[in-house]
Amino acid sequence: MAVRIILADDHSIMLEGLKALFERDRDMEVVGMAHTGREAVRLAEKLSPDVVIMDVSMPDLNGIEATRQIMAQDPGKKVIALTIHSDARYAVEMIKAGARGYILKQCAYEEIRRAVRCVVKGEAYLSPGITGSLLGSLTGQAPEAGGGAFGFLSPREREVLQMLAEGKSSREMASMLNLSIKTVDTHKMNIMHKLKLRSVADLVRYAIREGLVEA
Amino acid sequence: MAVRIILADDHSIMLEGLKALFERDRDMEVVGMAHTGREAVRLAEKLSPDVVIMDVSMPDLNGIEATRQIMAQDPGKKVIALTIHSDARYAVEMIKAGARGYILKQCAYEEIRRAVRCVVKGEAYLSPGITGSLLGSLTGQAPEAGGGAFGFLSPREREVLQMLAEGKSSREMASMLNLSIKTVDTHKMNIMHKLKLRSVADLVRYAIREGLVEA
DNA sequence: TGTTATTTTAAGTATATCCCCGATTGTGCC
DNA sequence: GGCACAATCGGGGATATACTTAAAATAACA
Repeated sequence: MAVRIILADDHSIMLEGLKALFERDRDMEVVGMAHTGREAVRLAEKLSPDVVIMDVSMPDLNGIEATRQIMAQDPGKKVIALTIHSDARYAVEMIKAGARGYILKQCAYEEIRRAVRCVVKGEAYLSPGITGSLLGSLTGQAPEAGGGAFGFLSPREREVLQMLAEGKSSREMASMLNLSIKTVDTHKMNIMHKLKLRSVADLVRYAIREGLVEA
Repeated sequence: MAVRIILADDHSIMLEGLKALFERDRDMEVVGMAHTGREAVRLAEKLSPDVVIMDVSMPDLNGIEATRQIMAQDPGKKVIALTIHSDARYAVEMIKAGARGYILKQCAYEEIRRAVRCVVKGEAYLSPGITGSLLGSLTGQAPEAGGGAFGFLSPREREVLQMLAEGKSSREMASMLNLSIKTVDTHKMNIMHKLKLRSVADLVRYAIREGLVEA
């Protein structure tokens, strides 16, 4: 019997497109579609699907909360997150909420099928793109999954990162912090290594996401 | 003969889903798909499609710039923006760049077909959701807001700014744009002078504020 | 048509940064 | 004491950036 699937995404185009793709497969069947997390929870209750493919950001009730509620009503249902967020934080929250899969929309349809097959067999499936940063954020710091700049970076490093993102040069930072340029440089290097980022631009965007500075 | 269509979106799922939907229609044919604006421009040149359906935010070269370049190569091609941004600013820029349609991803597939039919007939198509805020932003204010990255910077400069803010190095940009590193460097310098900004970090924050890239 | 402005292109040079290496000091912890 | 880590500096070579200058190619416009 075909795997019964519910799709949840606030973009109709996405729902229709995914449905059209699933219709090519005999062993998977889309039995319901939801535009909001709340609708997804309601449909999951009513239709008892095998798998729910869930966007993270949705109006009314986001994918994380919706997943939590669906797991509460029946832990046997499998939820796969399908989202544009490659940010590890979303993945962590989604998995804590009970999701058994996490895929990025950048990925091909083939990957969704693979994920669906995995979760119905009881296995988990993580998008290759997310696995690295997820493991990094877990192994790097176990206790507080918060992940972000806090806990990961030392106070001094956060200080340097913030000033860097504010546009200060190494020389300015060194002068303001009464440090050698070399020291500032070392901090910058360590930050990049810890965060696995390669450019100043990446650092700035990271700092903005973490709320260290404003855009 | 069927309308020849090129799809451009950085999410593969979206591309595949849309293609699956279009395959149901006899009178529309997807002849090419692109993951970046640059790829879209290249494909449009090579395949001479009737219509390009273009996402606004894409890596490498955003939909607005890509539209501008496609219109420059052949004003007869019709570009339809398909995006999640209901923000009137994006719509305005997209239309100024030469787009003849603007649809939100919240809309149903049926609406895309309608938009495609409209633009091939030479008409324009605006998503109902966007028309209101668009008119509001036009009547309410600003003959030429001038403020933003659009108007101050040249197309090439915006292109460089986006890639810079995405974390690409001068060498990468030079290679992707088939330019000397020195040229890329000069553009960067001119951008800084025009915007009166002193550091890469400032440029990145500016690009984020202007919606050229995401944090 | 000719003249001006802008854009795009690029080289030269001095300075800054990146990224490897190593080193010292202090602090908390088992 | 031994261990891990934070914070502090330095050397040195490859790379990148800041800044100036300037030649083509386009666009704008009188």
